[in-house]
Amino acid sequence: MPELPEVQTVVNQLHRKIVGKKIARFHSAWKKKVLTPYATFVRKVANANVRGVRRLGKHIVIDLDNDHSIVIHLKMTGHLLYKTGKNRDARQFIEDPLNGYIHHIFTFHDGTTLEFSDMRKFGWLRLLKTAEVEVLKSIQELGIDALSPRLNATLLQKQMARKKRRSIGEALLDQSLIAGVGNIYRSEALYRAGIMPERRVESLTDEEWRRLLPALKTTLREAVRLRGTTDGDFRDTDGLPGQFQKTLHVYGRGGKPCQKCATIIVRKKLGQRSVFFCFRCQG
DNA sequence: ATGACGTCCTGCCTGC
DNA sequence: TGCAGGCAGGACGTCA
Repeated sequence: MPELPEVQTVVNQLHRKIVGKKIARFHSAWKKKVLTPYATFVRKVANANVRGVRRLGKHIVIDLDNDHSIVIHLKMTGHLLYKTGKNRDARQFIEDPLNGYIHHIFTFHDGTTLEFSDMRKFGWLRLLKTAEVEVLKSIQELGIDALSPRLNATLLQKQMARKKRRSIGEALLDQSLIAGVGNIYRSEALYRAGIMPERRVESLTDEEWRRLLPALKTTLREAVRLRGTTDGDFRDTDGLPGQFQKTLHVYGRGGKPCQKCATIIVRKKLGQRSVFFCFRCQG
């Protein structure tokens, strides 16, 4: 499921591929998830040029030259594919069954396309005035970005302390505290920091906050470098899976031995979501 | 205010 | 073997 590293991967690639391109048209086969009135969306994106692509939390923002921006959230199974005359017949596009779930297509004047695939149809897109992007509730309420250079151990602790009675595992998923972390990377970061997900925020020591910050940032940076985690669904804009799943220590490894101490990795419900940890390494 | 749960959606896994 | 039911999951909405 796309979290910060997967969204950053898509943004990095789109920045190289579509900035400067002119949109010819847009079509959706699942208009329900086009959260702006459809006719307006279609009319406003047509003939607009792409000025930039950026990430806000887990949102993708495509800025146009007509003072409007397309905001996209991939949710769990969404991914964006960029197809050209050259790569349109590439194996990953032709053979991947997930390409049977393309619901929204932008076509550029040069004939290339940006295609939004989403098996579970949770993802959405909308059009806003660029100046109003930051006012969108899910963006306005974002906490500091997990990879912001301004985020240090003290600030991490301070942000988390806003929900001090919650568990650290739950607090890490709260986008209003720290933006960008999802279910995969919270488990991985806590494992690397040697902290149990169930620990209350208020119980963490200064020493633990100082371990958690680099654990979190290093995990996210390495995942960006490896173009994210593909746990089934995620694809980059070339239709290729990420590589970070090969380096996961705990996520998705419930019942398997810890790579450090061989203790069986536990999978447990925390709040509503599954969290993975090693009793010994995170004790 | 906070927390618990329902909602969206569909492939996959489990159990009978 | 087949089919029904449950589960997963990001973030918002609703209810207590």
